[in-house]
Amino acid sequence: MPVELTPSQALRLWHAVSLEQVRVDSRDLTLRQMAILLQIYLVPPPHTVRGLAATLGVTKPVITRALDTMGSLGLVDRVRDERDRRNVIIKRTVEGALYLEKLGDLIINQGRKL
Amino acid sequence: MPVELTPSQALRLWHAVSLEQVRVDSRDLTLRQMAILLQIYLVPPPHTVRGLAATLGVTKPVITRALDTMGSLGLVDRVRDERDRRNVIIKRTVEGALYLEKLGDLIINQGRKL
DNA sequence: GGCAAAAGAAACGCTTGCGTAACGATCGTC
DNA sequence: GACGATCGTTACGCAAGCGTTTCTTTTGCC
Repeated sequence: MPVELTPSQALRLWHAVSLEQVRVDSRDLTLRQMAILLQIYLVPPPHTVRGLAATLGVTKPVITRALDTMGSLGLVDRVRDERDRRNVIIKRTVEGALYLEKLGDLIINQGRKL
Repeated sequence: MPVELTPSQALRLWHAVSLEQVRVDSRDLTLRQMAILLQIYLVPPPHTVRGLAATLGVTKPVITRALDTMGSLGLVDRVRDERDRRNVIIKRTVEGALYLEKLGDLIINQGRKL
């Protein structure tokens, strides 16, 4: 079920959503952090630092720092993998789900307005 | 011509675009910077620091700093307003237009894949 | 038991961003 | 020509991000 957008619509959608998200929420995530957050919530677990680093094409410390920041914002959580204690499993949180739910609503509503 | 998206489609679109943009381009703009950039390119000029600050609901130094950064990336340019020399007019650049054109293509292509 | 490999975190020096407050330049008006 | 208002920038102290390198813990294999 593809979504067909004109060039103008595509950018206007991005514009409207970015603008409204900035106005509504003071948490100013970088594009990288946003990509990590969405990856965690939209792709089936488990998620590890190493896996996310590979998926995004960035180094591991980038992921560790992003998780530090988003963790302190309550958007994600970290748990040691008990089966292999070298790994850390990144967990979703209620607040993170809520954050993305609001973002989804924003995208839908701004899409309708185009 | 509204764009109707399901909640799943909306977030998957955001996910795919963010992820691909991170992989393709090392310039990691914040959501604020992205909103500023799109505002400049999609809304008719003139654009001033004061106007952008009001539109985004942030302070003026936030705009100044974002323009510093995006200016050094070549995405925007600044020119003194000769009619009222207190003002600064923010100008578009070829590189900025190219950046957004690529972003638009990305959105369109990822939308089609949904 | 010993040891290389792997995962994630921490350390380092640096850059960028923040909010608040102060500043210099310019304007309009008196 | 003086003066309050406006515009954008700069300064300040601090938090967060970067890439690279190093460290700690744990694993798997001999």
